[in-house]
Amino acid sequence: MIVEPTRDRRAERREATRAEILEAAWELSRTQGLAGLSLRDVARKIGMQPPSLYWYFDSKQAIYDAMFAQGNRQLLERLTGQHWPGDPRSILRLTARVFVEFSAEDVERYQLLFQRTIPDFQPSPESYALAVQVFDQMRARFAAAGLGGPEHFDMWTALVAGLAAQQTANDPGGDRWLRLIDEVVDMYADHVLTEHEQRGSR
Amino acid sequence: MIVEPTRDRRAERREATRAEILEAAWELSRTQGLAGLSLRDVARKIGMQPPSLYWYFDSKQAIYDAMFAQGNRQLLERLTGQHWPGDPRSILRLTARVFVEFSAEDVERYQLLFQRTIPDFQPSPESYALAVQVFDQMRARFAAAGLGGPEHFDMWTALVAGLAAQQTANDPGGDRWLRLIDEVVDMYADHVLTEHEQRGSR
DNA sequence: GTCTATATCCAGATAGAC
DNA sequence: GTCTATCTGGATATAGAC
Repeated sequence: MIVEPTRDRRAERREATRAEILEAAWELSRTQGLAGLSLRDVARKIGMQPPSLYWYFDSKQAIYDAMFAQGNRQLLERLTGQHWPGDPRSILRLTARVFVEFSAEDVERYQLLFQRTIPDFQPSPESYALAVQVFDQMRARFAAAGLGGPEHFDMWTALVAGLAAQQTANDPGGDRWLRLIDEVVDMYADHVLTEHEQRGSR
Repeated sequence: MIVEPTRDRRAERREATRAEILEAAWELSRTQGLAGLSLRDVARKIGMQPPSLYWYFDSKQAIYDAMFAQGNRQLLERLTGQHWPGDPRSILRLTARVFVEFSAEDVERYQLLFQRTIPDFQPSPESYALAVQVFDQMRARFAAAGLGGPEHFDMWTALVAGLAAQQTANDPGGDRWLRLIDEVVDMYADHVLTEHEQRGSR
């Protein structure tokens, strides 16, 4: 009688090697830049000859695509893994903190996910779907804070993107803009969360 | 008697050709990306053979550097050419508008000037000095609005950078974030410009 | 699965004639 | 000033042996 194997050891090993390739690709990207990544270097780093990579990935674009998917999955886990508070202000604070810290942790990952830094790169539909999930999560948190309205959400993304951009570009490894998260969020909350409209001098 | 020439026609012509090369480089960057720019294409576009470019620029990096300087000079002119209003809120509004519109006009210029998108590129000291001038102008406008404090300025740059980043990345050619400039600036002004501290529910 | 060998192409840059 | 010819080195990718 033929017994169905419960585990496919071959597939597991293949996945493990794929992961190894991606890890090497990330590390090299951090030193030579995302666009400067070369398959030669990736192969050498893990003790392979360059053509062998093609058994695991169809092309260089496919590697970028897998990295893109991986990054989005990481952020998604980060978002869903939080213990989300109940009050609006705390929700906004935490959302901003998760996003900006995630961006600051890894500049190359940030660039791959959120900036158009690689010529020709376009995520596959499957990977793009993950990016959409991330976006939807952000919007869901926003809605959970009792907020709505596309313009207010656009404002919100601009604030968070600005903090992340400045932190990654001008103080990588530091906390010069990370420190400002709560103040920016509170400013935004004061502006948009209160039912009674602002009565400034405008 | 030897007469000193008042104009150096040769130098003028050389400058004109240099400008032509830069213009071609900008145009090609817009179609194939900044990092994907090739000297072959630049040369062909202006009816030259690639090696001839080296009579005008020492290297490809030198071309990027000249583009970087040019972009900063353009922004500098834009900033100094404004009729600056007197009241703080209007100053902030105009500063933000100039910067974000300038960024949105030309995504590649924005990337070259404000994002680290080209591997290895580092501006020469002379070009970098122009970038510093731009920064100083921004800070001077900020000070002219009666504002100071490094943290408030960092917040300010994050707001402006965020609007520019979202506009260029997610709605190039449109005005989805341009429309939000005044509201964001007013929010910021409400937060930071009033002498009496905010008393929110934080 | 991993290798060697190779195809193909493109890049930036230099030498030197005219 | 601009050219042709060329150097040197890099890249991604494929063919096919083992």
